[in-house]
Amino acid sequence: MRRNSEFNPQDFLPYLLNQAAEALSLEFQRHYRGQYGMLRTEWRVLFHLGCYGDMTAKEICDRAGLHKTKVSRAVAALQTKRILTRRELERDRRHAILQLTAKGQRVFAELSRAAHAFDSEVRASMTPEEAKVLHRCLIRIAGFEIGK
Amino acid sequence: MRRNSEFNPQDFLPYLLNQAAEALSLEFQRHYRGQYGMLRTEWRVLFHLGCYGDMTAKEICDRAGLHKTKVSRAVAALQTKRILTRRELERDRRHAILQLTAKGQRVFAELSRAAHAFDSEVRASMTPEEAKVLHRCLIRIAGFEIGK
DNA sequence: AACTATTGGTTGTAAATGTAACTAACAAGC
DNA sequence: GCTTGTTAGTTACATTTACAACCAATAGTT
Repeated sequence: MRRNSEFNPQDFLPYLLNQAAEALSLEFQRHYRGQYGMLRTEWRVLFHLGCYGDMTAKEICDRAGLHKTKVSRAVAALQTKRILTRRELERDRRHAILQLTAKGQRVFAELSRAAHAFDSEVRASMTPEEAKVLHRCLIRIAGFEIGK
Repeated sequence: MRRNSEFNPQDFLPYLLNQAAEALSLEFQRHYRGQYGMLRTEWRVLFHLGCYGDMTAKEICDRAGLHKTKVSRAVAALQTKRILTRRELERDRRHAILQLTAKGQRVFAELSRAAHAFDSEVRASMTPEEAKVLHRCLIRIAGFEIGK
């Protein structure tokens, strides 16, 4: 069967991006999965709370680009793991502010350190200039909107 | 609660990569999902067969970095969709060569064209130099294995 | 030949995800 | 007050995926 030499998977950005993302995610997973029995979405929720401070589930959805059901389940799981607590607002009882417990903050600190180290290690495989370009391109592709 | 200003999600490569990959994948999905009712893994299998010619399921696993169960089910699905056929090898009946049907080749041609157009569109948002750097970095990351 | 190991691939089942429908709290219009 | 609409979040169910066990064919060893 003939080969299509003009275009192969490695040149298709969605595919290549996926491969790269998968490789890194799988690798870093070991930190939160093995050690703390967390799932990817749970780690993300923790990450956002740790980085940006207390907020509602809705805010996490918006910032992280996650669907509310995913966040809802992750929050429930993190709650039973005693990593966060919910505090209902008096003025509007639909909202609940999520905040890390002492344990949650400890776990975040450790994972955050691991993440930082991991990130540095990956970046060590490229020049500072490359890292900058990569970051810029990815932000653009992700359609990032900061401060929204 | 205090904020951690040194390190936030969009600076963490696994996270950022995932956002970008997800954004592109979701966008391109519409082409194979809506039109042909295919799943992502199915499109990938088709993509590989179309690009590299007939091969066994094992070869697809290796090339695409997919688990054999995923490929197995994708192949089964593509078979019922009459996109590919399997031909058992005489010399070793564990192997089966997968090959696209006429319909499969037609579908591949169309999707391949769509993929190409899509890719160009994404690339249009960056300079040729940026595109090169991006490609290089992603290739490197995709083959990334820590301390191994 | 008989025995074990390996390989290509499938199947069963539990976990995770996506989608839609739902509840509860509030807001706006009448 | 009573509708209607919107928002935050949960639940139910169907689809997808992951992981392990499995089967059949072959290779390697004795």
